[in-house]
Amino acid sequence: MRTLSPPVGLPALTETDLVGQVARLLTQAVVEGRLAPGSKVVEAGIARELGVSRAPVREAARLLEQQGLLVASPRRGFFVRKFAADDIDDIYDLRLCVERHAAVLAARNLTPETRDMLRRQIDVLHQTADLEDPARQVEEDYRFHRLICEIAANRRLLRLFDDLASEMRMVIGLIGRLYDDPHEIARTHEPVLAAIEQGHPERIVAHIDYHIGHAWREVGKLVREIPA
Amino acid sequence: MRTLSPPVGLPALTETDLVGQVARLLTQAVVEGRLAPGSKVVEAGIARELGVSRAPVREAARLLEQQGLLVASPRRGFFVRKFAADDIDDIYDLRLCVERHAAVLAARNLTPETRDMLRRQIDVLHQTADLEDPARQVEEDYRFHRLICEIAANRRLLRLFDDLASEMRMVIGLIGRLYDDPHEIARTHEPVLAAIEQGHPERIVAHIDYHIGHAWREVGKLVREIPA
DNA sequence: CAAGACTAAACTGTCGACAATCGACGCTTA
DNA sequence: TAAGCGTCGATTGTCGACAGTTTAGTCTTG
Repeated sequence: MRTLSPPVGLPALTETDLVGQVARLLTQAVVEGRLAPGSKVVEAGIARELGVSRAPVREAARLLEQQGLLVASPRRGFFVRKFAADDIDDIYDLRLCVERHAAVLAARNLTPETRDMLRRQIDVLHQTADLEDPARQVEEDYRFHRLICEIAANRRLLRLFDDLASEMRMVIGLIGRLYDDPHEIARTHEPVLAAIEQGHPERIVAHIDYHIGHAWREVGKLVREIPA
Repeated sequence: MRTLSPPVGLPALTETDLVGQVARLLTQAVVEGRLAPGSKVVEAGIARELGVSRAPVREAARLLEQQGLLVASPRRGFFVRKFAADDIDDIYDLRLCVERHAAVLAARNLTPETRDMLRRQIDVLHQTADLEDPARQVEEDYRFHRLICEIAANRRLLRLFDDLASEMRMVIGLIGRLYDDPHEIARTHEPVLAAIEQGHPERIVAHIDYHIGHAWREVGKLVREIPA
């Protein structure tokens, strides 16, 4: 007989997840550029600064390494990843591949509810455009694209998108600011949603290509301007 | 003036890369099914068995977690990942997405040399088919597909393929044996190479779809037969 | 006899310590 | 004077230990 009270949707509390916290803080420091690309990440230094021992810091660093934010050099330590123009191309090329696929799947799974979520996120993008907050703008932009991946309903694909997003955030972070006209950016999401609603795979791919290709060219241009 | 002795082609030695070694051994144990899906991976046990302390084992386990072979549950430890039918679909769906893209890129970059490498790998597949060694057959199969990703010349994409491959190896491992007729499998690679040589994106995608779709259906069928 | 309380063993998360290694700086020598 | 060799502080790789939590097993009780 079942005597346990039914689940109420409470989040499992982790209490002590030092590794996760350290990873989050390190990620922030990296994408915000407080840790410059190429610079060394000294375990003991981070540990002391955060008031923890080196063990959790090491594990967190390994996580960021897998995510591509740090690179490990045996017996020399971790370094903040440097992005060359080639890296940008690799990342955006893969992003294109992933989001094309996600968009086609999303179109297949689209329901009135998910359609509205996308619609609303575009509204948010327009609203955010008025705020002078580039970081926020970038976040809401990703949220739209992430939504597409969520609707695609492939966990593995969603995780890949998140990994790529953290790399892209880092690139964007080191560029500084990206958007000339946030409203323009917000508008360019409209045809993507329209294509997904209509549902023709080729049309979807074409609009995704155009939208992401635009970002790719912009970011590529700006990165090439930076001395590296 | 340059007085350093010129490079002699010596391989960089890692000497002490316990984490890497442990990760490799753990991976083997997982894909070979010696660690059953769902079973707990006790840090101290692994450490004792390997004659090392828990620290490297923990870091290795985190690596495998990121690769999707283990799942971590806070304060309860690591467990060997269980695959549901949905997971298979997610993985193969993503694989399809990735390899379509890789094949199109590979066609664009194809040179006589890389063409011959692919050709030779198909020969190897045929030779391996005579040996009664399913594991080897699977490895050589992956090697062909990995070659395509290498020729595509996108590092990020290659890493993704490797991650997916380790997940697929695990799935294959728990199925037991996959191939009814290894020669048949070897033959089905021919049209893929042919399509890449010809270079029409649509034809390439079609053949990749057929080839991988075949594996997907086979694996999916077998996994659904297993009680899980 | 099953649900819950209690207890002991096992395990994880974290820490501080120590040896091995790396990188920078100054010293030697041709 | 610059290449090459020691030397020394800084840093990583690894370990053993300890506290707090989870789990399995036993006991109690309605």
